[in-house]
Amino acid sequence: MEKEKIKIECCDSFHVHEEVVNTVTEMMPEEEVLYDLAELYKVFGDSTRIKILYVLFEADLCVCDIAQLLNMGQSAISHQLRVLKQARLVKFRREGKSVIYSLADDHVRTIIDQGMEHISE
Amino acid sequence: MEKEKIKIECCDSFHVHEEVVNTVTEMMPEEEVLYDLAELYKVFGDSTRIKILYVLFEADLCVCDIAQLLNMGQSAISHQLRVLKQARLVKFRREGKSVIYSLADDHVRTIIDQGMEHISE
DNA sequence: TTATCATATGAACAACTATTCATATGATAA
DNA sequence: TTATCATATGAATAGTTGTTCATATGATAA
Repeated sequence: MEKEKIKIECCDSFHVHEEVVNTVTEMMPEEEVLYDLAELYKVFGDSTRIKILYVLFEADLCVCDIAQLLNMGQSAISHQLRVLKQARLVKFRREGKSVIYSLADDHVRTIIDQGMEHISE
Repeated sequence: MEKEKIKIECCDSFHVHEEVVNTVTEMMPEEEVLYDLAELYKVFGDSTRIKILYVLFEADLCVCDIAQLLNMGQSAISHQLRVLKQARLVKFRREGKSVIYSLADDHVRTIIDQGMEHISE
């Protein structure tokens, strides 16, 4: 029950007060949540996936259409769509012989817009 | 001057209309911007860096304090702070023998909050 | 100036990632 | 059912990334 004590002694003195240590340990999300969060951002951390998302901003498209638009191989796109799917950033439906991909929700747009805002400052 | 024509022929038929192709090519940011955007998200795509940002939400701290709080080596933290610095997500000031790091602006918080919202759905 | 101490940096290594190629899957249309 | 076609998957490979260890840097205090 007793909270594990964290001894902060560095820089030849105590820079971090116990108060800060407590606040930090309280505010810090669970290790697992932090890991999941990093995993989500990793998905955005590839320009091919960013491009796919941008393309899907404009229209719902099948795999080979995306591949053509981005001038990339079908397999590469399929692999990346899997990553986006696992992160619940895109969803899909079957239409005839094709599988049509579309954006899962508005978070995608918000997150990308925020990033855009940051880099264009 | 004439826009390069993109021939979309796949899935044994034309799924993508010329209209969509035009919209997509117009809306899609420059290759370089897309690259920079991906680079930014890569920075968020590591749980150590996420932790550092969370710690800095609570207080401005020197390198070794962060290392102690996260129970990691000084060098590892220093390397990661460099990445965060390059992405303009943190800033720093010297205080005595120490270098104190702090958050650069509010985008950091907004971006992390958006991500949190997405994963906790 | 010189010694000290916090931080930064470079090299090395292990772990991970994106793409390609080849092929499997599975739904559709005949 | 069977052939076809779009998509998915697996293995292989090249490139990238995070941490550690050892050491360099550079500001401070004496």
